[in-house]
Amino acid sequence: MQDYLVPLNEQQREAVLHTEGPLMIVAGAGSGKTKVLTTRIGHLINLGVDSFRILALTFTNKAAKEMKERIEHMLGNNEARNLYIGTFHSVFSRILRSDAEKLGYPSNFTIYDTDDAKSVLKSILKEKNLDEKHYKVAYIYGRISSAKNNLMTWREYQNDKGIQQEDARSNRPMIGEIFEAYSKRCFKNGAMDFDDLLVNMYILLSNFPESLAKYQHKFRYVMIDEYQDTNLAQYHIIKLLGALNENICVVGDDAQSIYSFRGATMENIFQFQKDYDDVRVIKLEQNYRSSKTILNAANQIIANNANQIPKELWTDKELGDKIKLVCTFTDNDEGKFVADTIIENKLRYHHPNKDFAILYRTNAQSRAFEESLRRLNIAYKIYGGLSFYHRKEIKDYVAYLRVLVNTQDEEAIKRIINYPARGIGNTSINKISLIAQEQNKSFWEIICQANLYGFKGTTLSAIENFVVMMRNFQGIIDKKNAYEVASELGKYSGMVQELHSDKTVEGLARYENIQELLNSIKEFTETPDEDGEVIERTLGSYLQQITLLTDADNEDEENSDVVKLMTIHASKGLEFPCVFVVGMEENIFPSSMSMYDREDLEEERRLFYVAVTRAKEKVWISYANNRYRFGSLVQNDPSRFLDELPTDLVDANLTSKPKQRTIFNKSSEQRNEIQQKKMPSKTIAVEHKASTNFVESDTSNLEVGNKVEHQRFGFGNVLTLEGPIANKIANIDFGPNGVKKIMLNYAKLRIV
DNA sequence: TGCGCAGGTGTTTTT
DNA sequence: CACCTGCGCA
Repeated sequence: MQDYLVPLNEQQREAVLHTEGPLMIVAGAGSGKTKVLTTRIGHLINLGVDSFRILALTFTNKAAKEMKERIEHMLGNNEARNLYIGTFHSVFSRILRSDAEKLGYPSNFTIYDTDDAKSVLKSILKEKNLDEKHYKVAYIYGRISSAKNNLMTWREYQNDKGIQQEDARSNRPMIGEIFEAYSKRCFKNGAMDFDDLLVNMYILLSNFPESLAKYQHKFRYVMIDEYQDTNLAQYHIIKLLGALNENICVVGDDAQSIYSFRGATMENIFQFQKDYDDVRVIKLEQNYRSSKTILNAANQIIANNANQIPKELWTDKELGDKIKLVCTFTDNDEGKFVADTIIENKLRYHHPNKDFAILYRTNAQSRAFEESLRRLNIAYKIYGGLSFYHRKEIKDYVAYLRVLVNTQDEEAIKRIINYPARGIGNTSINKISLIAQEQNKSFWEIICQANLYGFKGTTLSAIENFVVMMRNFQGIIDKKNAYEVASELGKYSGMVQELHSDKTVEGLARYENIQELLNSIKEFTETPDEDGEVIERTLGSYLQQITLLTDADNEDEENSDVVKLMTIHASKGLEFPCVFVVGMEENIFPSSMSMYDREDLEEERRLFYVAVTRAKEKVWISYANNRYRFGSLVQNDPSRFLDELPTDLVDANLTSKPKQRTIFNKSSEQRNEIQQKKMPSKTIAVEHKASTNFVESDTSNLEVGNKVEHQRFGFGNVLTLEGPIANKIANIDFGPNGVKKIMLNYAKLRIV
């Protein structure tokens, strides 16, 4: 037996050795999925399969990179470099780049990220005179995106009875028309959005038999990671690619399907088994990551879902510590608790910072933890959130580069034509846009001949200067490398000067970001081509690459010793010795957007499952009674998921402050009482209308027995006062709205 | 055209 | 709270 097969268990080995024919690996959390995939690829190469003919698709660049590195390590030579391993989006963009002309796109097409796409939609709404408050950009983008993920064209969208009814019912009958305009505009701009990369890949394979044949022959073995996250477009592409050889191996875990909002459907898992006569299904059920306690708790959580493939995850690890459940008074206390606990565990058990992860449902929750960690001088890093390439100054700079590469890119021109300010304001921009529409020409063509379209005086010369400047840069694009072009661009456009003159802290940071951008361009242009698939080191290929990059893909600085903060979504695929799952409250987790639908709720539960199964040794779960949201204090019930935790695996007595209660201290009867009391506050609270003479009173001398008015809760009686003078808390009986704890420092009260 | 200010509005999750 | 938009003024 080969060395690399030895460390595998029976099922893992079986998966590696099953190289021919369709294979589905159902891989539970922590069951060695990546190990199997990489060993399998290494094994194929070892069997003599040409490494150029293996394709592996992942969802993140990080996963792709890790796979590549591990295979390289296993093989000990350069063969791994020839493998086609990448994200769906990056691999398809590479393929589309070489075949773009077939679809009528320029080969240096621009990739629009979500921001770009939304700004195109905004322009269209303006042109069509639609009310942006009713036709919300995010909503429209979502409609269009999910249509595309289901391989639906704008024409099909307009002709689909069901969809038209839906849009009519929501009183947005124009979406089909917007979809059409949006598609045409992107095409005219020589641009594809994220979804187009999938749609166009599908079109290429289904409409051009010679392309289909080419890639079917090229990719003799196809592997798909995180198969549960694929959508319909991806499903069809995979099916087409694999139809000739049927050597398709998909790896997934239905219990970790958490991207349905992006069109992912578990149906693909079931369909895969129906599509081929001889599908082999292998389940990996031994977990190598978590303690028994953690794994058992996770199993119990997921058992509450009706919709799942039956499997039993087990481990031979120790029982380990109980899960700790903690309730704090406010979100800031929650932050303090986490930071304190990290210090304590560092001291007592010698955990380094990097052993800890703080996982939350939404990015907005990170702030309380940032503050508390900073206060205790604990090094941390936030993953996700605003990625480097989404910062304004970077997008501005990149927009210049985009225009140089593709003058059709109207969005990019609009972004920079007046940045730095050079006297071409919104009025002129809109005018140019309109003329371009009417003349059926590109924005760029119009400004090249601005004198023909009624522009005069200072505006005309400003436009002409801009065109001349951009033409000059285009002139040097072939003579100098991408880095030189980019740095001269910064100098002569006035951008660098503009940023340099801003001496505020933020301004300085922006300036540094630009330097970092230039460095990354330099690095890209100077990296020699790898053997095999030649990646052009041009500005165009650089731009395509960065749009598909996310924060998670940045150099991970594996060794940097920092506490990691991220959303649970971003944590998928990762593991940490110690995990804090925070903000376990109704409306947050489960999200208020996903509470009223069984499917949505089950996805939230899978998300909770993902969070808990990230941990190897220790898990803390916390929630706060009071939390700032939208600037005001709100109260949420403890998450319903907490009730699903097995009590014998949880230590719920731990509290960060003396006065907390935990739901486990209450009898079920009391628990019902709490719920009943709290329920109405959600509905009635908004119904109270503050009196017209509502003026915030000075509450520093508030006394028990005072009558007060609260803007949302209405009129109430002060029952008790507690806490230090600097942070007094009043218990106030708001009658039908129940008794509330009100922090006088924050709440606005009128003493009646 | 550009700047400052008031007012309104919104937060799931991401390639 | 924090961002964005629209409006009025120089």
